[in-house]
Amino acid sequence: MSPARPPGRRPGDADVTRHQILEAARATFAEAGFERATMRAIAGRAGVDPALIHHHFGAKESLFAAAHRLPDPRAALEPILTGPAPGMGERLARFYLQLATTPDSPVVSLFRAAATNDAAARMLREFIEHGLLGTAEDVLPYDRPRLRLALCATHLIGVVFGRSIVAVPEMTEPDVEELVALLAPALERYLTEPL
Amino acid sequence: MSPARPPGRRPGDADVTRHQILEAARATFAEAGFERATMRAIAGRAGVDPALIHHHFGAKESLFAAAHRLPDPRAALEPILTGPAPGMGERLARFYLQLATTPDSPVVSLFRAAATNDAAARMLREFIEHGLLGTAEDVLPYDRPRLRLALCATHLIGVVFGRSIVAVPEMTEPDVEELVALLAPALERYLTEPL
DNA sequence: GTATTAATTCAACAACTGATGAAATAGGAG
DNA sequence: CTCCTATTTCATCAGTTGTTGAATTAATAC
Repeated sequence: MSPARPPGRRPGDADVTRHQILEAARATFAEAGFERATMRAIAGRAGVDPALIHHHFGAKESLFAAAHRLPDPRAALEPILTGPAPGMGERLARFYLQLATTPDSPVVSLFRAAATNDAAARMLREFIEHGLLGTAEDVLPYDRPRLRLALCATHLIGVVFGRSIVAVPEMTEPDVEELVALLAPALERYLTEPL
Repeated sequence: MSPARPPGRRPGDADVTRHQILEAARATFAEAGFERATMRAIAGRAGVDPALIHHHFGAKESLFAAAHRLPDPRAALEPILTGPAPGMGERLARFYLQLATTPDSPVVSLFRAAATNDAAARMLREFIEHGLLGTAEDVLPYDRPRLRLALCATHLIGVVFGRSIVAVPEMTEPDVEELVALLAPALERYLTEPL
């Protein structure tokens, strides 16, 4: 079946292997969720022994955390929320949907895992609270900025849930730009108009 | 530990036991999701041997299906969508949030399970497509009724995801009526205004 | 009252899971 | 060249999981 590599350190760069493991982990977690993504499946996909994953990343939860270390969204979010109010909803929807509708998106992976794994839910909560809502608090020039962005975020999360996880046809058929056009007005009202 | 009941049929009504099993299954699935809700945990909660569950309901997936046989939402949804346009968003939000924010809500349970289990995702998709969007198609007197309600549904799904699964403070702190007030305008525009 | 059927537990299996410790090999420092 | 360290596989463990077949008891039909 598998080529049955010999034991012992491989020639060449070692960082390549770590990278392959993380990529295999992301893909497998995204497809299967936390519990059904087995260490053996990830190892097989990376062409590596399961014990090696444990050696590099520790327990399964640490691997998940390492594979989902998302970048701070501040840099991307700031121009969206400080730019002109007309178009703000559109910019936000496009940014998020492009990020979340790529195949094996780590965003979808996080949603899947957060649904059943407490550690993943905690990760996602921290990311939303600090990464997203914290940025809104700092740069969005309207009252109750955290609540405003939270309303947008839940809406967008639901759309991606319906599109990528439940696969409701009304959400899978339109392409990203059509969805952006449908969602933008509601998001923009949440962000800029009186609540 | 457990009282260690004797083997053999118990005296009294037998339907009570089936009911207890279904209730324990719903609660356990809601808390833990499909994979982490073990047959043994459900059985323990129902005060019953795991083999009895299998005897009554067959495999784990059939148990899940039996425990989540949702009622047809048509009766509840029709007055919401045929009533006066002012207040439609409010009625929809209130109906759904009351249903989905009760402890051990089967709605949340379905979301959790759908995130990692294909059969559950299929169940949820069928429920949305036929139960929800089918009703909208029949009774909502505006163009593209399925898409309109789908946009509302994804928004509400996201809110419940943020509130009951991820536990974002901005969504857990307000009570149901405060959330209704925040969401109603956006929902009503989706339902009744030009898209 | 007897025979059949349904409900229930017990014991156990086979498969799979995450994890560990030891052995083998390569890279790098002196 | 030699020694130490980092990387990698192997073999395996201990625990858990869904599921099954046999045994035991109550309800029900005749």
